[in-house]
Amino acid sequence: MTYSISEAATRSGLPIHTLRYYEKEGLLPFVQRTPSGNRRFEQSDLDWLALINCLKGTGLQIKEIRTFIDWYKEGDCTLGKRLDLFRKQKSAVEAQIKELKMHLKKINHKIKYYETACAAGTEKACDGMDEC
Amino acid sequence: MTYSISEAATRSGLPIHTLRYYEKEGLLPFVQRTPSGNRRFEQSDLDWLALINCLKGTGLQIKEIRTFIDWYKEGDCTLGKRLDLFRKQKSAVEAQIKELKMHLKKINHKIKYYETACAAGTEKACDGMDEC
DNA sequence: ATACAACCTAAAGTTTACTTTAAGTCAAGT
DNA sequence: ACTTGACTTAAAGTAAACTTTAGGTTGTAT
Repeated sequence: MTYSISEAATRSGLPIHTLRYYEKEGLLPFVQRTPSGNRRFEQSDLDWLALINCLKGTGLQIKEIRTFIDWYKEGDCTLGKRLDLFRKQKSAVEAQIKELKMHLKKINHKIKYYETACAAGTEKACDGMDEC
Repeated sequence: MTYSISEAATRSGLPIHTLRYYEKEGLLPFVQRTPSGNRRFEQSDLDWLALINCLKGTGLQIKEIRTFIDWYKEGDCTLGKRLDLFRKQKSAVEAQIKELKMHLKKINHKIKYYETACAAGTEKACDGMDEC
């Protein structure tokens, strides 16, 4: 079972143009073509897209993802590099979560601040809660 | 106590040029000037920068932050809008954390996968663990 | 047969958030 | 007086990740 580019777009949640762009950037080197040149996506290509989505969503740039895919293509001699990449990415994501939790704390504080202000109808009611 | 732009840069962790850019974009409308035109940052301006950092770090664009600052300047009549913004941002951040945790799960799985592969010296040792 | 939708490539354009450059002003030290 | 360093503006340049455009080909339904 294979999918046309529009089916792959639907299943991955990405626009068609983005899929072509990703392929051009070397992120989808395994997508096959029909004799007339149309792309046919297999499940494994959609799996790659899910991994690309994960790496992008955690801050890797497209050229860094391409490097990873190039390593994959080189085979077992790059296993160490690939393990390293995921270990670094693990730390990066943990740091991102930590930062977001700090931001969330600040935002929750602001919500309390503005709830007080809204209830009173004026920001003056928040003297000493904080600034801004 | 006020700070020059370079002191403000040090304290905020942002480059001087970025501070000027933020001001130009309307993010720092309260920074004073010396008679000769040099900026003087007060603690309250650094507090604004910390809030801007929070909003930027949770995905708000610069023009959206400017809108918020414009609301602040309009006074108490925008309290509701500002509360709304922080409530929406709270949901957004919670969603971001959720997504990052899912990514982290996938990354942890990849680490296990590549630890197995590295130990065996070949990816073939990972049959059935997953693809990619 | 012929329309029409879906596909293709290459290249140009867009958006966001800076970052750099160019040219100039100002205050302090020698 | 004069250099030096920190500051100023306006404008141009950059990088990343798309997104759109232009022009062309292919596959399917009537």
